[in-house]
Amino acid sequence: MSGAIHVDFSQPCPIRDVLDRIGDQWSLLVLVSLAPRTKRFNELLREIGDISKQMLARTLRRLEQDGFVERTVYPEVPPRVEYTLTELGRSLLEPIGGLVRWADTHHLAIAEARKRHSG
Amino acid sequence: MSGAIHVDFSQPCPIRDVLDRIGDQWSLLVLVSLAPRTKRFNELLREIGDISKQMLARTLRRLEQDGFVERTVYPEVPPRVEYTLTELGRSLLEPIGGLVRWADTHHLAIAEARKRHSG
DNA sequence: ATACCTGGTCTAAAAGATAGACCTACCTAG
DNA sequence: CTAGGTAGGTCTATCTTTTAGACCAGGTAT
Repeated sequence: MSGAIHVDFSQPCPIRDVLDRIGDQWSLLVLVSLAPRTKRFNELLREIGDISKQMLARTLRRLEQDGFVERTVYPEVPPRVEYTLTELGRSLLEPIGGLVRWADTHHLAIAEARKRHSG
Repeated sequence: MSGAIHVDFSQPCPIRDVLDRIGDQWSLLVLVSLAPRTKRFNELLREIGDISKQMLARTLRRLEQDGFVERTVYPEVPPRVEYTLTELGRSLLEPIGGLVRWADTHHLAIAEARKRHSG
């Protein structure tokens, strides 16, 4: 299952392309945050906590453009806007889940490595 | 399986912590680049292509501190420095592999979503 | 002597992120 | 009528991060 990852960086590389999009400070966090259910802008803002409005807006717009998230506006007063994962977005949750499980399993080892280096 | 990812962002969160480290512009790329074999500084620089020396140095230093990568200096002239994945680093390749496979499978869908949005 | 090699570091300037004020649009309390 | 609140943003001024590119050691090849 073979750990043989092999990526040719020199070509116009789909993996580079995808990683550049989701591998930023916030995208994965927003995706994970939307995993359990549809949420509203300020709800995401509060839940993630240390993201700025602007970055959340920008991140959501890009996720929408890339087809990960769907944005629905309800013309009510006060306005309501809901963000939901698309099928594509949900499909990404599986590999992300692997990453999350890995993080959960190994964060102690990382903490120790850091301690070794700072001590 | 079940895509039930559930992360509590309000706590000192190991997933947040780990994602903040590997979820930057370059770390995953360096890790993937080191997957097939040990490499030297300038080799990584050339292979990744659009990373600056400084960012590569900084990324490698952080990956080393977190225990993903081992740095070996050979006191030759000209100097030689080799970077290898540790066991921890190699263990991370598995979930990353899931991500890479996902990217390979779905990059067309993303390209189409982008086209829909720009058109 | 001169130019060149590696694996970096340093600095100045460009790019990106943040906080916080502000905006639309309507509703309610006084 | 005025003041204040709510939701979802945008705008701007400031701060941080990233970049390009010069520079360094200390040897080797020309």
